Amino acid sequence: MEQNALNAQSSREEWLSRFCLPLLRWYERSARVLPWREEPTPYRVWVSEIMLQQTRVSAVLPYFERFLAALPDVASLAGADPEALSKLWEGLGYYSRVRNLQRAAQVIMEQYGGEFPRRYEQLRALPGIGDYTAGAVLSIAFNLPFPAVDGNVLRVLSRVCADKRDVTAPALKREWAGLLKTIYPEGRARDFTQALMELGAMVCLPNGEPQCLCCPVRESCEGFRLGLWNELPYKPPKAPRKIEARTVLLLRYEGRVLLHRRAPGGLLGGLWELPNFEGARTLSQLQASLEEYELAGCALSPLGEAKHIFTHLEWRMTGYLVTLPSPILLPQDYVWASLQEVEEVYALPGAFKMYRSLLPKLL
DNA sequence: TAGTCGTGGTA
DNA sequence: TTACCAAGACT
Repeated sequence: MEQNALNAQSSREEWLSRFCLPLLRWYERSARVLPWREEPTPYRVWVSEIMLQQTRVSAVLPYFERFLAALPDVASLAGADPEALSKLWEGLGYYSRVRNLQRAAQVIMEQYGGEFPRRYEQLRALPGIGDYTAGAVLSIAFNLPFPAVDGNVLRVLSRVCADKRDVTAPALKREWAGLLKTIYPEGRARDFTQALMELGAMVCLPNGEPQCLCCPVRESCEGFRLGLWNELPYKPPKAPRKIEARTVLLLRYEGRVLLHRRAPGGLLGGLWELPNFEGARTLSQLQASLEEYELAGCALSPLGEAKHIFTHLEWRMTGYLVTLPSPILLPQDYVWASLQEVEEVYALPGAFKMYRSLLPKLL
C-alpha cells in the first residue's frame, strides 16, 4: 500500500487532513456564486436540487429565478395551477419532477404545517426525493452531516481511491455514502457537500482531461498517482437507443392549431403535443387516412423532417400541414390554441421545436 | 435489477 | 455527426 494513498480503510483523521480540509479550503476561495447558495433556505435548496437532477447548472439558472419569482414558498407551490406549473418547467425535461415537486409541497403543507421536515426518513418519503436529494437538503439547507452522493461525488471518489468498480451499482453508492458519513467535518456539512460536487464539476471533470494540476487533493489522489483519470469512473456500456418513426400533424383552422394533451405518466406525460402517430406516412398515405376520418376536404402539404433524441429513444418525424376547411367536433384532451396560447399557456415539449417554430408563419 | 424518463452542451 | 452524459427518482 502506498503511504500517500487514501482508501476506504483510511482513518477519519487521514481523510480529514488529506482530503476534507484541503477541499474545504479550496471551496472557500473557489466556489461559484449561485442563487441557491446565497440564501440556502430549505425551499430554495430543495427546488434547486430537483431542477439540477441530471441537468446542467447553466440550464437551471433561468428556470430557477423564474420559478422562485412565481412561486416563492411551499404554500404557493402547493396551491399552484398545474397547467401554469407545467409551463414553468417547459423545456427543462423529466417532467415528472415538477409533478412530484407539487405533490411533496402539498404533503409538507398538510402533514408538516408548511414547515420543512428535518428528519432523513421524512424527507426521503416525499415524492421525488431519493437518497441523494434527502442528503443534499439536510446538509446544504440544515447543515447536518448527511452525504449526498451524485455523479460528481462518485467520479471524485472513484478517482481518489482508484476504484474501478461499476459506479452505477446502487450498492457502491451506499458504500461511499457510508464512508462519507464518517468523515463529515464538524459543523461544515453545508460546505463539505457542496465542495465535493464543486470539485467534480470544476476540476475533476468528466469527458476529457480533469484539471489535476489545480486539484486541492491531488497529492492524496491514487487515480492521479497511477494516471488512471481516463479509465475512471468505470461504467458498463449502455443499451443502444431505439429509433422510432413518427408522423406529426400541424392541423390549423382559422388562425389556431390543434393540440393534444398526452396521457399522464409515461413519456412527456401530461404535456401538450402536436397530434402525431407511429410510422412515417407519405403524403398519399396520409390523404387516405384523413378520408377515413372524414377530413377529405383538407388541404395537405409536407412540412419536412425533424429528429429529436431522448435518452433512450429517438424520434424521426415527418410533418404535414393540414388546413381544415370547416370546424370539427373536438374529442376529449384536444384544444384549438392560438399562437399566443401556445406561447403562454400550453407546455409543449422540445421534441416539437422545429414544427412549433413554423407556427408564426402558418397561423 | 434494468428500463424509463428530456434536454442541451461538449469532445 | 455521433456519443457521452449532467447536482437522480421511480418502478
